[in-house]
Amino acid sequence: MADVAQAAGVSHQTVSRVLNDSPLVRDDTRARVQAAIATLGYRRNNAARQLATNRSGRLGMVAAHLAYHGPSMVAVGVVDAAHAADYEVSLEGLTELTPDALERAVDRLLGQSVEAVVVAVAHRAALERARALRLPVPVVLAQGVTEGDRLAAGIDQHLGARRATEHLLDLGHRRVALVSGPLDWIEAEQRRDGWQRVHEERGLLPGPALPGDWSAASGYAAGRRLAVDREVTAVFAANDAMALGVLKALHEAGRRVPEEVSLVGFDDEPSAAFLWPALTTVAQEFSALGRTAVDLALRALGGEGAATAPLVAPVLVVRDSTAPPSR
Amino acid sequence: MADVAQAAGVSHQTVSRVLNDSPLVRDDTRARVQAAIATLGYRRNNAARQLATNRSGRLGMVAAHLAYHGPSMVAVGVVDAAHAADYEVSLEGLTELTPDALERAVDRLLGQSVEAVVVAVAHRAALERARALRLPVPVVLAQGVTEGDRLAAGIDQHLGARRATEHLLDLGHRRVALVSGPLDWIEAEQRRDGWQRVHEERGLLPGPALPGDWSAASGYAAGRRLAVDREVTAVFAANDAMALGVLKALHEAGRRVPEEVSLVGFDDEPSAAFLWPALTTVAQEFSALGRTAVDLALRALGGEGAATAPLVAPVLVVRDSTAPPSR
DNA sequence: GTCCTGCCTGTGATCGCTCACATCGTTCCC
DNA sequence: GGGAACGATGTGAGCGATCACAGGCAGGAC
Repeated sequence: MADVAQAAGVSHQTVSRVLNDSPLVRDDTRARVQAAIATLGYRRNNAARQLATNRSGRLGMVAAHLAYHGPSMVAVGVVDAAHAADYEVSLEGLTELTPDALERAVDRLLGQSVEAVVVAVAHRAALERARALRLPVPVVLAQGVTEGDRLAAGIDQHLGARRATEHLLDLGHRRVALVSGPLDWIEAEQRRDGWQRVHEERGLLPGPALPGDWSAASGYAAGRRLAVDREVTAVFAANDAMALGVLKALHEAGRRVPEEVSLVGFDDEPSAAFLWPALTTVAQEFSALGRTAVDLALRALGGEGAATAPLVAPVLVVRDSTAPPSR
Repeated sequence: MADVAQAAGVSHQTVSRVLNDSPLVRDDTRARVQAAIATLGYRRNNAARQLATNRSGRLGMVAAHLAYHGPSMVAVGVVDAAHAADYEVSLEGLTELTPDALERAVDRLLGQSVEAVVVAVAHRAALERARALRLPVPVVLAQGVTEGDRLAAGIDQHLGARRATEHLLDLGHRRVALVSGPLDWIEAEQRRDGWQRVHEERGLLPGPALPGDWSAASGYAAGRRLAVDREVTAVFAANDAMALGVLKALHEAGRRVPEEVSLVGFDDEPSAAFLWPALTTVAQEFSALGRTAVDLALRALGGEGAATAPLVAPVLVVRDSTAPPSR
């Protein structure tokens, strides 16, 4: 920086002002400094800047299951929003889902002096630990939240499950079977609750419920069991990957979709429209969720305190895997 | 740090030594310092450390199409390997694939003072720009490389395509149709070349070749055109997503897989085993690739110069979507 | 007893930037 | 025309770590 100052014939402070877009610099001075910066190929040292300002310009994000569609799209939204606000993002993927792993991840982020942390983990135990975290920086939750939570952004899972279930019942099915996610995940529970509630409201008995673990393999296992039950005419799988597994099991058992069995997924992964038949599913705006989370974090940093964001409503996308029952 | 030093009754330098695992500290002194650190909840300031050492402990990674399976798995491998070596990773996802976008991403990483950059972009123009990059830090290529490239890790795409094509021809098919990736991607080209070469070696004319763009939608479009041609009995899709689209088109046209048409994909995405029928495909060890890339980067930083890593051989996974031709 | 050698510990400068404050010209107003 | 007000620039301290170097205190050799 001293070199630039000398080349431009100004003081180091003026260079600093130019770098920080201060209005207190005459236009010709600014031009001279910028020219010097360009010819010298100067680039400001971030460590020194951080040391002096005590701000890192960095947000942290902790996400589970980054290999899955949903979480990775949330991450994309977070990164985009952060960049737009001149922040960088450090992403910590959780490979195992213990509270300990969560704490290690947060620790790692703190070691990078992040100014705020976005936690996108819907596993109950881990999330409770996250809630209990007393960090020196704001923590924004971006999954497994409920309406009215402070510093939390979320999608209304309960509503999404209602939409899916109502769609099937409205088509004339008497009840809907469920392939749930692991119930120690809050979102799995919320989706199951929505499914159950609709049945209750209509005075119906909810169909068989089988547990899955989000994976296609678990959906396949559940599908094999559902396929042998002729009573089952409608299935709601709590995510698209499990729906894929169910679909395969139904095909193998010779049960036609949607003629004999209707199927709804959840997430609207890119592949959903290209399954055979194209999968009716519930679309969530993951990247919007990420943006909202960053927005909340930045507002908290701006001293606005713990703000609240409304839950986003997911949208049912009707494709070819659902139809009225045959009789 | 001064507080810790005072609490432990030592100088700031001794605290620093403890923090850096220097052997030049007596055990009881070390214990005293560590106790002080624990009670005060002290955590060392990274910015100051970076400023003094002139090392950031951070690697950068540029990846295209992070939403896809392959690239995101490579990223996982990079992050794991980096963490194991006490490095943090900054990940830049490219949304558009222009050389300009690449340069912006690299610039952003440099702004975070990364010590090395891993570039996982196989788009020809962008990659050439990456090769031409004269950065003050080592650049490791992790896609679109060829045998013998310096500072490059890769999977042998040509070989993978050969395996897929040979499998189909060995089953008795007279020729294999291709749904390629966009040919300005090096890997798309390499896969096409492998497919073509096998035909040449056997004196066969390569089947119809249709262009795709990696997406399921493009696979579907290609599949519709292939489905009407009764001559086509075997299809090689250059990735699993396009294979999914082809599969849907074939189903819709009433052409049975594998009885009438055999299909092979590429990548072995988690869902591949749960398509109907389960997809024969080529598995790549993406995360190993990421680890190798980091290894090369760290060796370059260690002053070993530009090392070479052998191309990894992908593996054909035979499932249910391939069979001998019916007649 | 002296000196040397080896461990362990302390001292002060330094990294590159921003912050608070001082300074120097202008302009503008009464 | 004097002084207030303001705009543009410069000066020096300080952020919190590490590095190079300078001791101090043992034990062993002579």
